[in-house]
Amino acid sequence: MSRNAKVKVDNGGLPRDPIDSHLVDKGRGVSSTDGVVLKKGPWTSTEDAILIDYVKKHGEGNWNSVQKNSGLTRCGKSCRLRWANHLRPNLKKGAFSVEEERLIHELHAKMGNKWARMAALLPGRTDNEIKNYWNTRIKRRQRAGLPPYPVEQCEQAVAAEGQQNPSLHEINTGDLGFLPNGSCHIPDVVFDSLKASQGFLPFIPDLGKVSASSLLMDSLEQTQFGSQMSCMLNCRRGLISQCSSFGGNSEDLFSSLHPYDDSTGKEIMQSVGHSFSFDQDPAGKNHLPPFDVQGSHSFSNGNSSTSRPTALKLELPSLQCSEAELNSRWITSASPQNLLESVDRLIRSPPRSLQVESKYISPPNNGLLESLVYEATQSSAKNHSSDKNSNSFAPTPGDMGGSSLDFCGAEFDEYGDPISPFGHSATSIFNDYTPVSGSGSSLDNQPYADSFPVLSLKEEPFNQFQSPEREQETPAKSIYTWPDALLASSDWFGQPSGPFIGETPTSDSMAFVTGHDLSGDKGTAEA
DNA sequence: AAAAGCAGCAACCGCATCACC
DNA sequence: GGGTGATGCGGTTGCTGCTTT
Repeated sequence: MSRNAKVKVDNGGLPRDPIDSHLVDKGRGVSSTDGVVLKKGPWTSTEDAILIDYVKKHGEGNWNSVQKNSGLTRCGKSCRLRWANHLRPNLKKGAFSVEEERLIHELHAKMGNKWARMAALLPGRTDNEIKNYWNTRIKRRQRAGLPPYPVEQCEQAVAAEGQQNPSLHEINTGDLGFLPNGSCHIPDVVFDSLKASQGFLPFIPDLGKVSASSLLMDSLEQTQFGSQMSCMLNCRRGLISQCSSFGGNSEDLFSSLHPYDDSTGKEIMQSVGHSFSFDQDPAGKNHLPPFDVQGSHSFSNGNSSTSRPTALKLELPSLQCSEAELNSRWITSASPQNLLESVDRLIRSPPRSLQVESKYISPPNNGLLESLVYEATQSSAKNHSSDKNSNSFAPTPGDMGGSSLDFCGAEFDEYGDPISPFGHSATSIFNDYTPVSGSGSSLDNQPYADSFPVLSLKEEPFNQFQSPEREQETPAKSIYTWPDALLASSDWFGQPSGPFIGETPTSDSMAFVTGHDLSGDKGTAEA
Protein backbone atom coordinates (compact mmCIF):
# COMPACT_ATOMS: atom_id res chain seq x y z
CA MET A 1 0.00 0.00 0.00
CA SER A 2 1.25 3.32 -0.82
CA ARG A 3 -0.12 6.40 0.62
CA ASN A 4 2.59 8.51 -0.77
CA ALA A 5 0.47 9.62 -3.58
CA LYS A 6 2.38 12.79 -3.92
CA VAL A 7 5.39 10.86 -4.89
CA LYS A 8 4.95 10.08 -8.43
CA VAL A 9 5.57 6.53 -9.33
CA ASP A 10 6.15 5.02 -12.64
CA ASN A 11 3.65 4.44 -15.33
CA GLY A 12 2.48 1.07 -14.47
CA GLY A 13 5.79 -0.58 -14.83
CA LEU A 14 9.23 0.21 -15.85
CA PRO A 15 9.39 3.89 -16.19
CA ARG A 16 9.97 4.89 -19.72
CA ASP A 17 11.09 8.18 -18.48
CA PRO A 18 12.08 7.60 -14.95
CA ILE A 19 13.36 11.05 -14.41
CA ASP A 20 10.64 12.91 -12.80
CA SER A 21 11.90 16.33 -12.17
CA HIS A 22 9.36 17.34 -9.65
CA LEU A 23 10.38 14.45 -7.52
CA VAL A 24 14.04 15.00 -7.53
CA ASP A 25 13.66 18.03 -5.46
CA LYS A 26 11.66 16.17 -2.93
CA GLY A 27 14.41 13.70 -2.48
CA ARG A 28 12.10 10.81 -2.58
CA GLY A 29 11.37 10.21 -6.15
CA VAL A 30 14.38 9.24 -8.09
CA SER A 31 18.03 9.29 -7.54
CA SER A 32 20.86 8.98 -9.87
CA THR A 33 23.95 6.95 -9.34
CA ASP A 34 26.51 6.18 -11.96
CA GLY A 35 24.27 7.41 -14.64
CA VAL A 36 21.53 5.03 -13.68
CA VAL A 37 18.47 6.72 -12.44
CA LEU A 38 17.09 4.84 -9.53
CA LYS A 39 13.55 5.32 -8.60
CA LYS A 40 12.45 5.90 -5.08
CA GLY A 41 9.16 6.05 -3.42
CA PRO A 42 6.28 3.67 -3.45
CA TRP A 43 6.46 0.48 -5.35
CA THR A 44 3.99 -0.29 -8.03
CA SER A 45 2.36 -3.60 -8.61
CA THR A 46 4.31 -4.00 -11.77
CA GLU A 47 7.55 -3.47 -10.00
CA ASP A 48 6.49 -5.97 -7.45
CA ALA A 49 5.74 -8.46 -10.14
CA ILE A 50 9.10 -7.92 -11.67
CA LEU A 51 10.83 -8.37 -8.39
CA ILE A 52 8.85 -11.45 -7.56
CA ASP A 53 9.62 -12.90 -10.89
CA TYR A 54 13.24 -12.17 -10.44
CA VAL A 55 13.40 -13.80 -7.07
CA LYS A 56 11.54 -16.75 -8.37
CA LYS A 57 14.13 -17.23 -11.02
CA HIS A 58 17.26 -16.28 -9.18
CA GLY A 59 16.42 -16.63 -5.58
CA GLU A 60 16.99 -14.15 -2.85
CA GLY A 61 20.19 -12.27 -2.64
CA ASN A 62 22.26 -10.48 -5.18
CA TRP A 63 19.92 -7.63 -4.84
CA ASN A 64 22.13 -5.26 -6.66
CA SER A 65 21.89 -7.43 -9.68
CA VAL A 66 18.16 -7.11 -9.73
CA GLN A 67 18.43 -3.79 -11.33
CA LYS A 68 20.81 -5.06 -13.96
CA ASN A 69 18.99 -8.24 -14.76
CA SER A 70 15.41 -7.35 -14.33
CA GLY A 71 15.27 -3.83 -15.49
CA LEU A 72 14.00 -2.57 -12.23
CA THR A 73 15.28 0.85 -11.52
CA ARG A 74 15.52 0.25 -7.87
CA CYS A 75 18.59 -0.03 -5.80
CA GLY A 76 19.41 -3.36 -4.27
CA LYS A 77 18.58 -2.23 -0.84
CA SER A 78 15.21 -1.10 -1.91
CA CYS A 79 14.55 -4.41 -3.59
CA ARG A 80 15.63 -6.37 -0.60
CA LEU A 81 13.47 -4.28 1.64
CA ARG A 82 10.49 -4.58 -0.59
CA TRP A 83 10.89 -8.30 -0.80
CA ALA A 84 11.48 -8.79 2.87
CA ASN A 85 8.74 -6.57 4.06
CA HIS A 86 6.05 -7.10 1.51
CA LEU A 87 6.64 -9.66 -1.14
CA ARG A 88 8.16 -12.69 0.39
CA PRO A 89 5.83 -15.54 1.09
CA ASN A 90 4.37 -16.41 4.43
CA LEU A 91 4.06 -12.82 5.37
CA LYS A 92 1.25 -12.00 7.63
CA LYS A 93 -0.66 -8.88 7.13
CA GLY A 94 -3.06 -7.11 9.28
CA ALA A 95 -3.18 -6.30 12.90
CA PHE A 96 -1.12 -8.14 15.39
CA SER A 97 -2.91 -10.76 17.32
CA VAL A 98 -3.00 -10.60 21.04
CA GLU A 99 -0.54 -13.43 21.22
CA GLU A 100 1.76 -11.64 18.90
CA GLU A 101 1.50 -8.47 20.88
CA ARG A 102 2.25 -10.27 24.05
CA LEU A 103 5.20 -11.93 22.46
CA ILE A 104 6.46 -8.63 21.20
CA HIS A 105 6.26 -7.23 24.66
CA GLU A 106 8.13 -10.12 26.10
CA LEU A 107 10.73 -10.05 23.43
CA HIS A 108 11.23 -6.36 23.71
CA ALA A 109 11.59 -6.64 27.41
CA LYS A 110 14.35 -9.10 26.82
CA MET A 111 15.98 -7.76 23.73
CA GLY A 112 15.25 -4.13 23.48
CA ASN A 113 15.01 -2.73 20.03
CA LYS A 114 16.23 -5.82 18.29
CA TRP A 115 13.52 -5.79 15.74
CA ALA A 116 15.06 -8.25 13.42
CA ARG A 117 15.55 -10.80 16.11
CA MET A 118 12.07 -10.26 17.31
CA ALA A 119 10.79 -10.68 13.81
CA ALA A 120 12.62 -13.95 13.57
CA LEU A 121 10.50 -15.18 16.41
CA LEU A 122 7.30 -13.88 14.99
CA PRO A 123 6.48 -15.92 11.95
CA GLY A 124 5.30 -13.86 9.09
CA ARG A 125 6.12 -10.58 10.67
CA THR A 126 8.82 -8.21 9.64
CA ASP A 127 11.11 -6.17 11.71
CA ASN A 128 9.72 -3.07 10.16
CA GLU A 129 6.24 -4.05 11.10
CA ILE A 130 7.20 -4.76 14.66
CA LYS A 131 9.17 -1.61 14.87
CA ASN A 132 6.32 0.46 13.60
CA TYR A 133 3.95 -1.23 15.93
CA TRP A 134 6.15 -0.63 18.89
CA ASN A 135 6.99 2.92 18.07
CA THR A 136 3.38 3.71 17.53
CA ARG A 137 2.43 2.26 20.84
CA ILE A 138 5.22 3.92 22.67
CA LYS A 139 4.43 7.23 21.12
CA ARG A 140 0.83 6.92 22.02
CA ARG A 141 1.60 6.04 25.56
CA GLN A 142 4.14 8.74 25.93
CA ARG A 143 1.69 11.22 24.64
CA ALA A 144 -0.80 9.96 27.13
CA GLY A 145 1.74 10.31 29.86
CA LEU A 146 1.76 6.62 30.44
CA PRO A 147 4.73 4.46 31.03
CA PRO A 148 5.33 1.68 28.63
CA TYR A 149 5.48 -0.98 31.21
CA PRO A 150 2.46 -3.03 32.05
CA VAL A 151 2.16 -4.67 35.35
CA GLU A 152 1.97 -8.26 34.42
CA GLN A 153 4.84 -8.04 32.05
CA CYS A 154 6.97 -6.64 34.79
CA GLU A 155 5.87 -9.29 37.14
CA GLN A 156 6.67 -11.96 34.70
CA ALA A 157 10.01 -10.55 33.88
CA VAL A 158 11.00 -10.10 37.44
CA ALA A 159 9.74 -13.51 38.34
CA ALA A 160 11.83 -15.04 35.67
CA GLU A 161 14.80 -12.99 36.65
CA GLY A 162 14.32 -13.77 40.25
CA GLN A 163 14.51 -17.44 39.65
CA GLN A 164 17.33 -17.20 37.28
CA ASN A 165 19.38 -14.93 39.43
CA PRO A 166 19.04 -15.19 43.16
CA SER A 167 20.98 -12.04 43.72
CA LEU A 168 18.46 -10.19 41.72
CA HIS A 169 15.73 -11.92 43.47
CA GLU A 170 17.15 -10.59 46.62
CA ILE A 171 16.44 -7.20 45.32
CA ASN A 172 13.09 -8.13 44.06
CA THR A 173 11.83 -9.46 47.27
CA GLY A 174 14.07 -7.54 49.50
CA ASP A 175 13.39 -4.75 51.80
CA LEU A 176 11.75 -1.62 50.71
CA GLY A 177 14.80 0.31 51.42
CA PHE A 178 13.37 2.04 54.39
CA LEU A 179 15.48 1.47 57.36
CA PRO A 180 14.24 1.84 60.86
CA ASN A 181 16.20 4.96 61.28
CA GLY A 182 14.56 6.47 58.37
CA SER A 183 17.60 6.67 56.27
CA CYS A 184 17.57 5.65 52.73
CA HIS A 185 19.09 2.40 51.81
CA ILE A 186 19.90 0.88 48.53
CA PRO A 187 20.88 -2.73 48.56
CA ASP A 188 24.48 -2.98 47.73
CA VAL A 189 23.81 -5.96 45.67
CA VAL A 190 22.70 -3.47 43.12
CA PHE A 191 26.08 -1.96 43.07
CA ASP A 192 27.71 -5.29 43.10
CA SER A 193 26.02 -5.79 39.84
CA LEU A 194 27.21 -2.47 38.67
CA LYS A 195 30.73 -3.25 39.61
CA ALA A 196 30.50 -6.54 37.90
CA SER A 197 29.41 -4.73 34.83
CA GLN A 198 32.25 -2.34 34.72
CA GLY A 199 34.25 -4.61 32.56
CA PHE A 200 31.97 -4.23 29.61
CA LEU A 201 30.02 -1.15 30.43
CA PRO A 202 32.43 1.68 29.99
CA PHE A 203 30.09 4.27 31.30
CA ILE A 204 30.17 2.84 34.74
CA PRO A 205 32.88 4.54 36.70
CA ASP A 206 35.06 2.86 39.14
CA LEU A 207 32.83 2.42 42.06
CA GLY A 208 35.58 1.43 44.35
CA LYS A 209 34.36 0.87 47.81
CA VAL A 210 32.06 3.75 47.90
CA SER A 211 28.85 3.13 49.62
CA ALA A 212 26.18 2.32 47.21
CA SER A 213 23.66 4.36 49.02
CA SER A 214 25.83 7.37 49.30
CA LEU A 215 26.90 7.12 45.75
CA LEU A 216 23.50 7.06 44.28
CA MET A 217 21.89 9.39 46.69
CA ASP A 218 24.69 11.78 46.35
CA SER A 219 24.16 11.82 42.69
CA LEU A 220 20.51 12.28 43.13
CA GLU A 221 20.91 15.14 45.43
CA GLN A 222 22.66 17.07 42.77
CA THR A 223 19.63 17.10 40.65
CA GLN A 224 16.77 19.37 41.12
CA PHE A 225 14.49 16.47 41.46
CA GLY A 226 16.96 14.41 43.31
CA SER A 227 14.94 14.53 46.43
CA GLN A 228 12.03 13.19 44.58
CA MET A 229 14.03 10.57 42.93
CA SER A 230 15.70 9.42 46.04
CA CYS A 231 12.36 8.93 47.56
CA MET A 232 11.19 7.12 44.55
CA LEU A 233 14.23 5.02 44.55
CA ASN A 234 13.25 3.68 47.83
CA CYS A 235 9.62 3.55 47.18
CA ARG A 236 9.68 2.32 43.71
CA ARG A 237 13.04 1.71 42.34
CA GLY A 238 11.60 0.68 39.11
CA LEU A 239 11.10 4.27 38.30
CA ILE A 240 14.71 4.45 37.46
CA SER A 241 14.16 2.66 34.29
CA GLN A 242 10.74 3.94 33.79
CA CYS A 243 11.71 7.52 33.62
CA SER A 244 14.04 6.89 30.80
CA SER A 245 11.28 5.56 28.71
CA PHE A 246 9.93 9.00 28.34
CA GLY A 247 12.45 10.10 25.88
CA GLY A 248 15.10 9.89 28.48
CA ASN A 249 13.94 13.09 29.92
CA SER A 250 12.61 12.35 33.27
CA GLU A 251 12.83 15.97 34.04
CA ASP A 252 9.89 16.49 31.85
CA LEU A 253 8.11 13.81 33.63
CA PHE A 254 8.79 15.28 36.96
CA SER A 255 8.10 18.74 35.91
CA SER A 256 4.86 17.64 34.47
CA LEU A 257 3.97 16.17 37.75
CA HIS A 258 5.16 19.05 39.79
CA PRO A 259 5.60 21.83 37.41
CA TYR A 260 5.63 24.60 39.90
CA ASP A 261 7.08 23.17 42.97
CA ASP A 262 10.56 21.88 43.29
CA SER A 263 10.12 21.24 46.90
CA THR A 264 7.56 18.61 46.40
CA GLY A 265 10.06 15.90 46.87
CA LYS A 266 11.03 17.17 50.23
CA GLU A 267 7.47 17.43 51.14
CA ILE A 268 7.02 13.92 50.14
CA MET A 269 9.88 12.83 52.24
CA GLN A 270 8.57 14.80 55.09
CA SER A 271 5.18 13.40 54.68
CA VAL A 272 6.64 9.99 54.63
CA GLY A 273 8.57 10.80 57.71
CA HIS A 274 11.97 10.44 56.24
CA SER A 275 14.85 12.68 56.20
CA PHE A 276 17.72 12.67 53.87
CA SER A 277 20.26 11.01 55.99
CA PHE A 278 22.67 9.80 53.47
CA ASP A 279 25.85 8.28 54.56
CA GLN A 280 27.78 10.65 52.49
CA ASP A 281 31.42 10.78 52.67
CA PRO A 282 31.91 13.96 54.60
CA ALA A 283 35.20 14.63 52.97
CA GLY A 284 33.72 14.17 49.62
CA LYS A 285 36.56 12.00 48.58
CA ASN A 286 34.29 9.45 47.22
CA HIS A 287 32.22 11.97 45.60
CA LEU A 288 31.87 10.35 42.31
CA PRO A 289 30.10 11.90 39.48
CA PRO A 290 26.64 10.77 38.82
CA PHE A 291 26.49 7.79 36.65
CA ASP A 292 23.88 6.22 34.61
CA VAL A 293 22.77 2.77 34.77
CA GLN A 294 20.34 1.57 32.29
CA GLY A 295 17.61 4.03 32.06
CA SER A 296 18.88 5.95 34.95
CA HIS A 297 20.07 8.78 32.83
CA SER A 298 16.83 10.16 33.89
CA PHE A 299 18.70 11.18 36.93
CA SER A 300 20.64 13.60 34.94
CA ASN A 301 19.36 17.00 34.36
CA GLY A 302 20.86 20.29 33.63
CA ASN A 303 22.75 20.30 36.83
CA SER A 304 24.52 17.10 36.40
CA SER A 305 24.64 16.71 32.74
CA THR A 306 28.30 17.42 32.60
CA SER A 307 29.00 14.12 34.14
CA ARG A 308 26.42 12.43 32.12
CA PRO A 309 27.83 9.60 30.18
CA THR A 310 27.18 9.77 26.56
CA ALA A 311 28.73 6.61 25.35
CA LEU A 312 25.86 4.37 26.01
CA LYS A 313 22.80 4.46 23.92
CA LEU A 314 20.17 3.06 26.06
CA GLU A 315 17.46 0.91 24.82
CA LEU A 316 14.24 0.79 26.58
CA PRO A 317 13.01 -2.41 27.85
CA SER A 318 9.51 -1.81 27.05
CA LEU A 319 6.40 -3.28 28.36
CA GLN A 320 2.90 -2.52 27.61
CA CYS A 321 -0.54 -3.49 28.48
CA SER A 322 -3.88 -2.73 27.17
CA GLU A 323 -5.23 0.70 27.33
CA ALA A 324 -8.01 -0.59 29.46
CA GLU A 325 -5.58 -2.10 31.84
CA LEU A 326 -3.65 1.03 31.85
CA ASN A 327 -6.64 3.01 32.68
CA SER A 328 -7.14 0.91 35.69
CA ARG A 329 -3.56 0.58 36.71
CA TRP A 330 -1.78 3.66 35.69
CA ILE A 331 -2.21 7.25 36.20
CA THR A 332 -2.40 9.77 33.54
CA SER A 333 -2.07 12.74 35.69
CA ALA A 334 -1.16 13.36 39.20
CA SER A 335 -1.40 16.04 41.69
CA PRO A 336 1.17 16.48 44.37
CA GLN A 337 -1.45 15.60 46.82
CA ASN A 338 -2.08 12.32 45.19
CA LEU A 339 1.55 11.71 45.09
CA LEU A 340 1.91 12.30 48.74
CA GLU A 341 -0.95 10.06 49.50
CA SER A 342 0.38 7.38 47.29
CA VAL A 343 3.73 7.38 48.88
CA ASP A 344 2.24 7.49 52.26
CA ARG A 345 0.08 4.54 51.60
CA LEU A 346 2.94 2.74 50.12
CA ILE A 347 4.95 3.09 53.23
CA ARG A 348 2.17 2.00 55.44
CA SER A 349 1.29 -1.03 53.45
CA PRO A 350 3.96 -2.47 51.28
CA PRO A 351 2.66 -3.66 48.02
CA ARG A 352 1.74 -7.19 47.53
CA SER A 353 3.90 -7.38 44.54
CA LEU A 354 6.93 -6.78 46.64
CA GLN A 355 6.28 -9.83 48.65
CA VAL A 356 5.20 -12.00 45.91
CA GLU A 357 7.39 -14.81 44.91
CA SER A 358 7.93 -15.63 41.37
CA LYS A 359 4.77 -17.43 40.95
CA TYR A 360 3.39 -16.12 37.78
CA ILE A 361 5.81 -17.62 35.50
CA SER A 362 8.68 -19.91 35.71
CA PRO A 363 11.92 -19.24 33.97
CA PRO A 364 10.54 -20.61 30.81
CA ASN A 365 7.91 -17.98 31.20
CA ASN A 366 4.74 -19.09 29.66
CA GLY A 367 6.57 -21.31 27.35
CA LEU A 368 5.76 -19.49 24.22
CA LEU A 369 8.60 -17.11 24.24
CA GLU A 370 11.11 -19.50 25.61
CA SER A 371 10.28 -22.16 23.17
CA LEU A 372 10.63 -19.75 20.37
CA VAL A 373 13.86 -18.46 21.72
CA TYR A 374 15.10 -21.95 22.11
CA GLU A 375 14.06 -22.80 18.65
CA ALA A 376 15.67 -19.74 17.28
CA THR A 377 18.78 -20.43 19.23
CA GLN A 378 19.02 -23.88 17.86
CA SER A 379 18.37 -22.62 14.43
CA SER A 380 20.83 -19.88 14.90
CA ALA A 381 23.43 -22.28 16.08
CA LYS A 382 22.96 -24.28 12.99
CA ASN A 383 22.67 -21.55 10.51
CA HIS A 384 24.83 -18.88 11.96
CA SER A 385 27.55 -20.65 13.69
CA SER A 386 29.90 -18.10 12.37
CA ASP A 387 28.06 -15.26 13.90
CA LYS A 388 30.84 -13.56 15.60
CA ASN A 389 28.56 -11.42 17.57
CA SER A 390 27.12 -14.44 19.20
CA ASN A 391 24.32 -12.27 20.19
CA SER A 392 21.56 -14.38 18.92
CA PHE A 393 20.15 -14.91 22.32
CA ALA A 394 23.43 -15.69 23.78
CA PRO A 395 24.00 -13.85 26.97
CA THR A 396 24.75 -10.29 26.30
CA PRO A 397 25.59 -7.76 28.88
CA GLY A 398 22.01 -6.87 28.99
CA ASP A 399 20.98 -10.44 29.26
CA MET A 400 23.37 -11.42 31.90
CA GLY A 401 21.66 -11.79 35.12
CA GLY A 402 24.31 -10.08 37.11
CA SER A 403 24.75 -7.17 34.88
CA SER A 404 23.68 -3.76 35.72
CA LEU A 405 21.55 -3.63 32.71
CA ASP A 406 19.65 -6.55 33.81
CA PHE A 407 19.42 -5.50 37.30
CA CYS A 408 17.77 -2.39 36.18
CA GLY A 409 15.28 -4.36 34.28
CA ALA A 410 14.71 -6.47 37.29
CA GLU A 411 14.55 -3.42 39.38
CA PHE A 412 11.71 -1.85 37.64
CA ASP A 413 10.19 -5.14 36.92
CA GLU A 414 10.13 -5.88 40.53
CA TYR A 415 7.58 -3.33 41.25
CA GLY A 416 5.62 -3.79 38.21
CA ASP A 417 4.30 -0.35 38.32
CA PRO A 418 7.27 1.84 38.65
CA ILE A 419 5.73 5.15 38.06
CA SER A 420 2.80 4.83 40.26
CA PRO A 421 4.14 6.96 43.08
CA PHE A 422 3.84 9.86 40.76
CA GLY A 423 0.22 9.93 40.99
CA HIS A 424 -1.40 6.63 40.89
CA SER A 425 -2.68 5.73 44.21
CA ALA A 426 -0.40 3.19 45.70
CA THR A 427 -3.40 1.49 47.08
CA SER A 428 -4.98 1.27 43.74
CA ILE A 429 -1.83 0.10 42.21
CA PHE A 430 -1.35 -2.79 44.44
CA ASN A 431 -4.86 -3.59 45.25
CA ASP A 432 -6.17 -3.23 41.82
CA TYR A 433 -3.44 -5.23 40.42
CA THR A 434 -4.39 -8.68 39.47
CA PRO A 435 -1.85 -10.79 37.77
CA VAL A 436 -2.85 -11.52 34.30
CA SER A 437 -1.45 -14.90 33.76
CA GLY A 438 -1.31 -16.18 30.31
CA SER A 439 -3.81 -13.87 28.92
CA GLY A 440 -1.29 -11.27 28.14
CA SER A 441 -2.08 -7.80 27.34
CA SER A 442 -4.92 -6.74 25.33
CA LEU A 443 -3.95 -3.65 23.62
CA ASP A 444 -6.73 -1.41 22.73
CA ASN A 445 -9.09 -3.92 24.10
CA GLN A 446 -8.76 -6.04 21.15
CA PRO A 447 -10.63 -9.24 21.46
CA TYR A 448 -8.50 -12.17 22.17
CA ALA A 449 -7.83 -14.58 19.50
CA ASP A 450 -8.32 -18.10 20.59
CA SER A 451 -5.33 -19.21 18.76
CA PHE A 452 -2.42 -17.88 16.90
CA PRO A 453 -3.76 -17.16 13.54
CA VAL A 454 -1.88 -18.62 10.71
CA LEU A 455 -2.63 -15.67 8.63
CA SER A 456 -4.67 -12.74 9.48
CA LEU A 457 -5.26 -10.86 6.36
CA LYS A 458 -6.62 -7.47 6.57
CA GLU A 459 -7.72 -6.77 3.14
CA GLU A 460 -7.60 -3.31 1.93
CA PRO A 461 -8.75 -1.87 -1.28
CA PHE A 462 -6.16 -2.12 -3.86
CA ASN A 463 -6.43 1.37 -5.10
CA GLN A 464 -7.63 3.01 -2.04
CA PHE A 465 -5.35 5.93 -2.36
CA GLN A 466 -5.37 6.09 -5.99
CA SER A 467 -6.99 8.71 -7.97
CA PRO A 468 -8.88 7.54 -11.01
CA GLU A 469 -6.48 9.18 -13.33
CA ARG A 470 -3.63 7.22 -11.90
CA GLU A 471 -5.00 3.80 -12.23
CA GLN A 472 -2.09 2.81 -14.29
CA GLU A 473 0.37 3.57 -11.59
CA THR A 474 -1.19 1.41 -9.03
CA PRO A 475 0.95 1.42 -5.95
CA ALA A 476 0.88 -2.08 -4.76
CA LYS A 477 -0.53 -3.51 -1.65
CA SER A 478 2.06 -6.11 -1.76
CA ILE A 479 0.49 -9.28 -0.70
CA TYR A 480 -2.49 -8.71 -2.85
CA THR A 481 -0.62 -7.86 -5.90
CA TRP A 482 0.81 -11.11 -7.02
CA PRO A 483 0.64 -11.60 -10.69
CA ASP A 484 -1.79 -14.17 -11.90
CA ALA A 485 0.99 -16.20 -13.29
CA LEU A 486 2.63 -16.49 -9.96
CA LEU A 487 -0.53 -17.30 -8.18
CA ALA A 488 -1.30 -19.91 -10.69
CA SER A 489 2.05 -21.39 -10.13
CA SER A 490 1.40 -24.03 -7.58
CA ASP A 491 5.02 -24.84 -7.17
CA TRP A 492 6.08 -21.34 -6.54
CA PHE A 493 6.18 -21.58 -2.80
CA GLY A 494 5.06 -25.08 -2.49
CA GLN A 495 1.64 -23.88 -1.66
CA PRO A 496 -1.03 -25.17 -3.91
CA SER A 497 -3.17 -22.26 -3.12
CA GLY A 498 -0.58 -19.72 -3.94
CA PRO A 499 1.35 -17.54 -1.61
CA PHE A 500 -1.43 -17.13 0.83
CA ILE A 501 -0.20 -19.50 3.36
CA GLY A 502 -2.90 -21.04 5.34
CA GLU A 503 -5.57 -19.32 3.50
CA THR A 504 -6.81 -19.47 0.04
CA PRO A 505 -6.97 -16.10 -1.49
CA THR A 506 -10.36 -14.66 -1.46
CA SER A 507 -11.95 -13.49 -4.58
CA ASP A 508 -11.20 -10.02 -3.48
CA SER A 509 -7.59 -10.68 -2.92
CA MET A 510 -7.42 -12.41 -6.20
CA ALA A 511 -8.94 -9.40 -7.69
CA PHE A 512 -6.20 -7.42 -6.12
CA VAL A 513 -3.73 -9.67 -7.66
CA THR A 514 -5.13 -9.14 -11.02
CA GLY A 515 -4.78 -5.49 -10.49
CA HIS A 516 -8.38 -4.64 -10.79
CA ASP A 517 -9.54 -1.86 -8.74
CA LEU A 518 -12.25 -3.21 -6.57
CA SER A 519 -12.85 -0.29 -4.45
CA GLY A 520 -12.10 3.29 -4.47
CA ASP A 521 -12.90 3.51 -0.87
CA LYS A 522 -11.01 2.43 2.12
CA GLY A 523 -13.49 0.14 3.56
CA THR A 524 -11.60 -2.75 4.95
CA ALA A 525 -13.00 -6.17 5.07
CA GLU A 526 -11.49 -8.59 7.47
CA ALA A 527 -10.67 -11.77 5.79
C1' DA B 1 -16.83 22.83 7.04
C1' DA B 2 -12.11 23.77 7.81
C1' DA B 3 -7.94 23.27 10.28
C1' DA B 4 -4.92 20.89 13.23
C1' DG B 5 -3.26 16.95 15.19
C1' DC B 6 -2.80 11.98 15.37
C1' DA B 7 -2.13 7.24 13.70
C1' DG B 8 -0.36 4.02 10.77
C1' DC B 9 2.54 2.67 7.38
C1' DA B 10 6.10 2.36 3.70
C1' DA B 11 10.30 3.63 2.42
C1' DC B 12 14.78 5.73 2.88
C1' DC B 13 19.19 6.58 5.15
C1' DG B 14 23.30 5.72 7.63
C1' DC B 15 25.96 2.58 9.84
C1' DA B 16 27.68 -2.03 11.05
C1' DT B 17 28.87 -6.48 9.74
C1' DC B 18 30.13 -10.07 6.70
C1' DA B 19 32.28 -12.25 2.82
C1' DC B 20 35.36 -12.25 -0.65
C1' DC B 21 39.48 -10.88 -3.01
C1' DG C 1 45.63 -7.02 6.96
C1' DG C 2 43.21 -3.87 4.00
C1' DG C 3 39.80 -2.78 0.47
C1' DT C 4 35.38 -3.33 -1.48
C1' DG C 5 30.82 -4.76 -2.32
C1' DA C 6 26.74 -6.98 -0.43
C1' DT C 7 23.73 -7.43 3.13
C1' DG C 8 21.36 -6.56 7.46
C1' DC C 9 19.67 -3.63 10.95
C1' DG C 10 17.77 0.21 13.46
C1' DG C 11 16.34 4.93 13.28
C1' DT C 12 14.03 8.33 10.94
C1' DT C 13 11.26 10.63 7.54
C1' DG C 14 7.38 11.56 4.77
C1' DC C 15 2.94 10.71 3.33
C1' DT C 16 -2.12 9.92 3.67
C1' DG C 17 -6.38 9.03 5.99
C1' DC C 18 -8.76 9.59 10.15
C1' DT C 19 -10.15 11.98 14.22
C1' DT C 20 -10.69 15.83 16.98
C1' DT C 21 -11.29 20.66 17.74
